[in-house]
Amino acid sequence: MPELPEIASRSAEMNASLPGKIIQAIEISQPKCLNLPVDEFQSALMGAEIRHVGYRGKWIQVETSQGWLLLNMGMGGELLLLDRSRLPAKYRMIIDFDDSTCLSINFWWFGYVHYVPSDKLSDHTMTAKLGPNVLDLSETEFAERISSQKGKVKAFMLDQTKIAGIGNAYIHDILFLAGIHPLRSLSSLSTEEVHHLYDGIQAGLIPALEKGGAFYEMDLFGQKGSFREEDILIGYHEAKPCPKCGTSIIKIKTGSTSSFICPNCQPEK
DNA sequence: AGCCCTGTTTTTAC
DNA sequence: AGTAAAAACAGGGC
Repeated sequence: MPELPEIASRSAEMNASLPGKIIQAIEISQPKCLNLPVDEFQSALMGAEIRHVGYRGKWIQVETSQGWLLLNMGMGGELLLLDRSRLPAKYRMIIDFDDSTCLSINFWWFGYVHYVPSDKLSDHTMTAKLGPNVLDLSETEFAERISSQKGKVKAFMLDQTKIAGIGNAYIHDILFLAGIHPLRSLSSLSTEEVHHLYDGIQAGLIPALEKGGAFYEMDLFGQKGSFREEDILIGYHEAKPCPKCGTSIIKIKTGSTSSFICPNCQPEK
């Protein structure tokens, strides 16, 4: 559930279900995802009561009576609230609560589960240096941030310290909606193009957010997100016709990531 | 069966 | 500053 639509959905679901629960035990099968030794991590959260769940960019922030539990799901995975007797086949960590339910945390590649004391959240660099949540940014603020930067459009949009929440899945449709090539330089963007880019972000993220995230991720109760493959405009649709002009979508390399674009609607220069 | 390639993240080092 | 490599792996193609 790497990007904002999934993270925001999961965060909301967790905030509706977890507050009031008390952590009774923590089982860790992947110590490398922690920022502390296993025993320190466990004792820090043992007996903690969940207070509130929010998010920042791609990080889920769980506030407890004894500090913060910070989750980054890496390249995808599941956060499941279920009965202790019905554990999934795979998990990196199980957090048991006092009511026989538990939170199962799994990610299939690169993820973090960090603990930070209540008053030390600003010392957690990985979240402290994140930019504002992309959907909380006004168009004026967005335009100001762009004008003070140089570099490529895609690199900027994916840089979590600039704006937080967009990843290499939703970016394809966002840039398509804006009609902007990923390798355009920021300095070459007209005022109007910046406006299109801002609108593209809203149009590219909000539908997925409203549908609880993408089909390839599951919600807190194991249900798939309802933002479907057919709801994606051009992302991963290599060789299929562009929904606007019919030109074949192509896949190109943009630095270390791939991009899907309509070469007609998103000219490079 | 087994090898190779790719990839929804993030940080670090050239 | 841009770029590549690394680090908890799984699924698809050949």
